[in-house]
Amino acid sequence: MADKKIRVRFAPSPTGGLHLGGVRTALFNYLFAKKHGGTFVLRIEDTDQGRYVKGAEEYILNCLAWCGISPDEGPHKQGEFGPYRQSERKARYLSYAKQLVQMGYAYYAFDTPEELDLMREKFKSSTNPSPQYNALTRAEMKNSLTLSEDEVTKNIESGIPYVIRIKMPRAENIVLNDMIRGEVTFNSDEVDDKVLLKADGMPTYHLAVVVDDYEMQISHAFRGEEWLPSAPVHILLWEYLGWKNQMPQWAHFPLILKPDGKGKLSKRDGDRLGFPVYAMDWTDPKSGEITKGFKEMGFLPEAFINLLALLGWNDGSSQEIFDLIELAEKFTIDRIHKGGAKFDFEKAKWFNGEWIKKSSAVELLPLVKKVLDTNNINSSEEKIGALIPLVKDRCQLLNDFYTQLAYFFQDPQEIDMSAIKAKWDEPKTTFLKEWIGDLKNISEWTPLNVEDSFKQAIASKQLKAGELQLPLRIMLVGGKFGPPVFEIASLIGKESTVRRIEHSLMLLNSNPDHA
RNA sequence: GGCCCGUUGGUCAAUCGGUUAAGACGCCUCCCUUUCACGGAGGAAUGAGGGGUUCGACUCCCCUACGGGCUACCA
Repeated sequence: MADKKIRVRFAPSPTGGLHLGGVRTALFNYLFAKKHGGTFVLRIEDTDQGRYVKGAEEYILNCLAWCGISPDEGPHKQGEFGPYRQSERKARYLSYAKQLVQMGYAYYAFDTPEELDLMREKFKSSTNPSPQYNALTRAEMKNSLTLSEDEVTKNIESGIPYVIRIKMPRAENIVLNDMIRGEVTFNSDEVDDKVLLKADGMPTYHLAVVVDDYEMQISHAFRGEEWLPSAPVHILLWEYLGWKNQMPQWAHFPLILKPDGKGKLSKRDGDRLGFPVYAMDWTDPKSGEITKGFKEMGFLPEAFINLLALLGWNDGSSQEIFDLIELAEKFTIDRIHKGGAKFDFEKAKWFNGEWIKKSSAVELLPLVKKVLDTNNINSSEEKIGALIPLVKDRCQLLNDFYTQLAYFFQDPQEIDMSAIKAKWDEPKTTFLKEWIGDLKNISEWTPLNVEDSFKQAIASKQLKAGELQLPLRIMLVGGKFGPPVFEIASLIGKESTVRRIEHSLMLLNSNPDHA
């Protein structure tokens, strides 16, 4: 390849939420563009009127922005190659399709869906369960190859719906040179006469992708492996349209698979297994149903792109934590795997935990504040900022900050009483009651003073610190977690400390358990 | 069924003909910690099977098995 300007594109269909695999395709495109000083284009493939979903385009843009991989060109940011929505480029496809017909590489077909079904039924056999519209069958169908010229023009003029199909050649080898898979050879006999232009005048993916990649001067076309089987159609089209020398280099990315069973990861799997598959929350405009996204699940965008990048790619070292800048430096297509990767949510959470640990309190502050706000805990940024370093190593998801921080702001709503009762007896109640008296006399309420008071009090009794320290923690926090107890006591203040202990003693008393 | 792609521990994976086959997640044990994490030290666990090629195969070739994708006027 001559030193052609690097231009890549991410070309989603606005049909719903943005899937993990979609984000990864976008990410790899973005990284490749950044690495080579190229341009990252967003093209909206909205050629299927039936599946078009309002709001999906804006949502996709939001997801990419959240990930930090916003496109350089796209419907939101016009460049010189627009429009970037295929629905707005409709006229071009028709003219190219007609050109192909004129050159004998394509033809009109007037078959109704019913007739198509009939054909498939007729040619169906045990050895061929899904017959194709191809060299073998097209002779029996209603198309410009079987009809007279007069009939064809009459049909078209009288408004009979038609499609334009590619006329696949007989017995020709079509070689794809894939940057990841090397040479892949297809035989033209195995590919059917794909529809290029639909009856509604919209192109199918096959026509649109080559026309747009050509017109937008795409240098490298990256997409998921599911497109591999139709690559020969696209290669032929590049050739038939006379653009062979400008054809982009291809790479087909491996699929992201279900964690358990088989097959590619779908939204359903997330629902079933309890993890997100979309980048951000997606609200179906028709049903109003909300599908959880990684963002709302408490993922940091840095962690999200990090884990996605490492799903099917690595730099050859054992490094796993990368930021966007570093990824762009190190990314190469030839280090992308050939095989699909099963998605592992546990590892995904680990990535997020690493990024939370890596982030400073200042960086985390707005995010943590939001988590607390949505849980009706309102506090000053100063206080939250001071608390974050205490608990961030205990959080894997941003939402964990709620559990880890709530008891600093309010008395625990649930107290693990069974853990307290397990080894409880009267002397302990007595001790705590007396100690509360001591606490009230502490003039300087610091972690050290509280701890000293506790140790002194306990030394005068026949009790061991360990036997009381855990129950004390549970009384203050609600459960067996969190930073050192006396630090917590100090932070929540004398009043709250005393009140929480008294509350638990009351619960112990009102519900005696002598078992 | 056909075509195409793939196959290293449970999962993500390094290796690009010669290693005791890295590392990470998860799991287990221990240390640190009178909580939970973090951190630290260990452990169990891997080349789908069969043929070749080679002095030597995880690595190259073939077959089989298995997995996946596609087989729409969806992308």
